[in-house]
Order: sequence, then C-alpha cells, then structure tokens
Amino acid sequence: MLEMAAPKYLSVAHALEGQIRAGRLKPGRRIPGEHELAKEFDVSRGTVRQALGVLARKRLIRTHPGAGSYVEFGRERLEYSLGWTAALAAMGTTIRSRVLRLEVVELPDLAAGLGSQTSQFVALDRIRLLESGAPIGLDRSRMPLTPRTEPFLRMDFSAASLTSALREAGELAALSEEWVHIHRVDGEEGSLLRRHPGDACLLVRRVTRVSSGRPIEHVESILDPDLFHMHFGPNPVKPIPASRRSHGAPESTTRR
Amino acid sequence: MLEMAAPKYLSVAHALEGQIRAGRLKPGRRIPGEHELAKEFDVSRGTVRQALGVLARKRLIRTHPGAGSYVEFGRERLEYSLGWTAALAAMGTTIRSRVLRLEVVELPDLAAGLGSQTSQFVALDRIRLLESGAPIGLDRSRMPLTPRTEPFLRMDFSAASLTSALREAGELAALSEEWVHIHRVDGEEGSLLRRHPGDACLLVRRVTRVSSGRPIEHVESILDPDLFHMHFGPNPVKPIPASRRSHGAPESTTRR
DNA sequence: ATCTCCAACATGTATAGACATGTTAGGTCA
DNA sequence: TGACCTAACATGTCTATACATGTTGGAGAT
Repeated sequence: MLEMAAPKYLSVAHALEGQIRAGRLKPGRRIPGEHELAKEFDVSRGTVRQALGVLARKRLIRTHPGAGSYVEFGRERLEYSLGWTAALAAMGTTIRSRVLRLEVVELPDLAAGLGSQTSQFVALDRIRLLESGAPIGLDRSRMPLTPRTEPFLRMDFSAASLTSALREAGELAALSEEWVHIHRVDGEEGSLLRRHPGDACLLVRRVTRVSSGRPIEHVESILDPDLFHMHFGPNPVKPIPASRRSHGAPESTTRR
Repeated sequence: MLEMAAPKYLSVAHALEGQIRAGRLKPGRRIPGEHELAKEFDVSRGTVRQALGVLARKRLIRTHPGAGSYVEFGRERLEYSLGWTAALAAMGTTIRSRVLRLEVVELPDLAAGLGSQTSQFVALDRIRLLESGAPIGLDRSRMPLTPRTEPFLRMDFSAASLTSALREAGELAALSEEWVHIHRVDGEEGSLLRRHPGDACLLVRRVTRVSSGRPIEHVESILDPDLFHMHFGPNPVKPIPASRRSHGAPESTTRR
C-alpha cells in the first residue's frame, strides 16, 4: 500500500526521536543546532524549528535560547501518591523546597467546601526543586488556622515537613481524598516550573481529615507530568447499588 | 515599573483568549480566519498562526483545515473514576462505543505482571464517542482467556458493558488498583482521538481482581484530559512505619 | 592566572510569499 | 428540487530573510 508522505517536519521529528530513544543522542547532551540540522536534513530552519517544537512538546528535548537544545529523555517517572518523602527516597536524591508564601488568608469558599469551622487558613506555598535547581513541583497547602497550626507561621518549611509538623501538633491524619486533573499552567506557574503557559501538568488536590472528619489540610500540588504518576489501591471495589444492577443497563445505550 | 513587551504572538493569543473567556467568541462558533485576524491585529499570518497554536494547545480552539477554527471553551470536566457508566449519567447523554479490536492475544509479560496463570488474553479495544461523534476516550481491556471469558469473543461490545459481562460470567470484582499518568499520544492514538501526536492525555491503568487475588481485567484508558478528572477516596490514611517516623526525616534534607 | 570584551555561535520572533490540501457556497444543469 | 462542479474561501506546509536576544569561547590585557 502506498503510504502518504508525512510532512517534512514530522519526518525530521521522527528521525531525531529515533536517535534519542536509541541512545545515540544522550540525555543531558546538546543536539545539533537548528542551522546544522537544516543542512543535515536539507530543509529550512523553520521546518527544523517545527520538528524541534514537536520534540519539546513530547518533553524529549528542552531548548535554551542562545545555548542550544538538550536531550531530556530518560527521566524516571516518580510515584507521588505517598507524598514527597517517598518520591524523594525513590529518586535516591534530595529535593529542596523554597517557601513562596506563608501567611494567614481568608478563604470562606474553601471553608464551606471543606466543612471547616474557621475560614482563616495558614497558606503555605512551596516550590520543589531538584539539587540541580530544576523545578519538579509546586505545592499550595491550606491548613485551618487553629491554636495548633498558628505556630506554623513561624516555622521554616524549606527544611521542615508539613506532614511531620501536623503530626507533632497533634493533628493525626486519618482520612484522605484526592482528585487528579490535568492542569494547564498559567504564566506565573509556568515561570516557576519552567513551563510554557498552557502546558499540561498533573494537578493533585488532596483533602486530609482527622478521624472525626474535621479537615486539617487541603493541598493542591502541581507536578511535572513527565516525572510523576499516581498510584491508588489496591482498594475494594464498591458494589453497584442493586437498583442499578437489576436494570442491567449497558454502558452505551445507542447501538452502533 | 516598565513591563517588558510580550511577543506579538502572545499578545494576540491573550487578546483572543480574553474574548473567548468573556463569551464574545462563543463555544462551537467559528473564530475569524487567519487572514482576517492578521489584518485585524496588523501582524503577519505566521504570527497569527503561532497565536492560534497557543490557543489550540490550551484547548480553547480546535482548527479544521479548510473550514476554520472553532471555540471549544466551556466543556465540562467529567469524573471517570467510577467508570463509563457514571460518566455517561453525569453527562446526561449517551456515548457510543466502537470496537476496534476483539481477539485472543499472547501477552506473557502482562501475565507475569498480573500473576495470571494464562498468558492468553481476550483483547478488547474500544473508542468512546459522544453522540456528535467526537472521541472522548480509548479503552484497551485485557481479560485472561478462560472458559468464562471465551464467550466474550462473540459478544457485541459496542452495545454491551464489559463490567456486566464479567459479572454475568461469574467474575465478581472485589479489588481494584489504579495508576494515573499523563500519556502523550502517538500517531495512531492521536488520529483516533483527534489529537496531535505528543498531546498530553490522561492515562488510567486499572487492574481488577476477584477476592482471591486472581486478576480478571487489566485495562488502559486514554482519556480526553479536558473532559475528565479522577477522584479517589475518602480513603484511610496509611500510617507511616514506626522506623521511618522515629527518624523524623524532613521532606527536604537540604537547607535553602 | 584571572578578568573583560567581543565575535561567533545559539535560539526566538516576525515577515512575506508560494504552493498543497480541505471545505463551503453558489451557480448551472437535468 | 437535487446533483454536480468550481471558484473562493479556509488551514497546512515550506522556504527564505532579517533582526532581537542569549550564550559561549577565545583573545587580549592586567
């Protein structure tokens, strides 16, 4: 069968991707520049730029104006579900945290959503960085302001664990609930995470409660999607209510 | 403070995004064409195309060669965690399924990973479509081939529920486990889902087992990330092992 | 040996033009 | 009225050129 020719920019992207995945272009190393690739593939520099754009969106390369494009393939996926400590251990390295914000804020909507008795929260925002300085995540934690959490305002959370701080304050986590979205970063988030505005990242929203159901933490984490995945379970399968079962409704009610 | 001028293509993108979010460019409607926008903003058509590329990557618009670009803002997010049936009900509409593949395949690696006694699986691939025909997800289910699942090979899964079929075959789901990733679609997946290769989608991998631990289904679902999110819990928080707790290791061991 | 400067590299942005391919609407014909 | 055809629209791809901005390495001075 005669295969329709792909556009040149996709052919170039495919060829470079093949070299990256085969290890001929190695992680951390610079790939040939745009002008050089244009000569090599006998295409225009614009076509090369389009191809590199494809590779950049696949997170195979990262371009640095003035310096060149570097291979990023080979980064290991990390499991975030158990929090940063587990991710840290799995990576065999340390991560640094930089506190972006630590103050009291008034959030009535969040209070209503959580069933919190107070609408004042300790707001702790941190960016997580590899030793190299590369950002890998952004955390926005909100803890109801109580006598137990008020001392957090004077803690150094670049070095301290919030989970530990909560525990030591007597706030024993018993129940958590999570939502996972794809989140497209805005300009500020993009700037912090070294992403382009609109880029897709993993957003995990977690609510933690004590055994009585009182919320102790609400956190939204924006995670590098090429570094992290989520893992849940094993969990019991929730039985389907009998009324729904008896109908035996198929997933699709429209015949193809 | 003197603010550095954004590139023209970002200014154009921002202006159009503002119109979309303000409702002046309405969902489903065509936006002005590239030539018209070039005149309107007094920039080149290439600059307009770059701006539209930004909006396309943000899923605010979708372009159709020859026809124009249409606004997509306003699509509702759906929760996938309880499966297609729940998503379907929440949407207040039906979805159609198209079977792409239904056959027996040999998958020793998957068998090893699942602890399955057989390395033969019933492979059922389906694409999920809205009534309009728009694709919203892609499912690849693998069921160990047993006398109970062998009849699946002759079932019409464009209309039938796999979950129901398993239950009616006596395979009672008791335990499930899930992983959530961002997945960048390849050419074939992109073509099926009307996405560009490299686009980020939500990939949910779920393993379901009966109470004895025997696996009955392994499914990978690729979901439109702008339509779906995941929800987990409320679940009990797993206590941290005492040995780790006693060390009191902070999340970050490196002081800023 | 170190510092400074600058040329030569890199990528980013913008423009213009040409051609390919897809879609649509209107005119013509049966 | 419906079918068909085609012109005029749309976007996609490709090329070339020019200029802006960032980085790097080497030469020269101290």
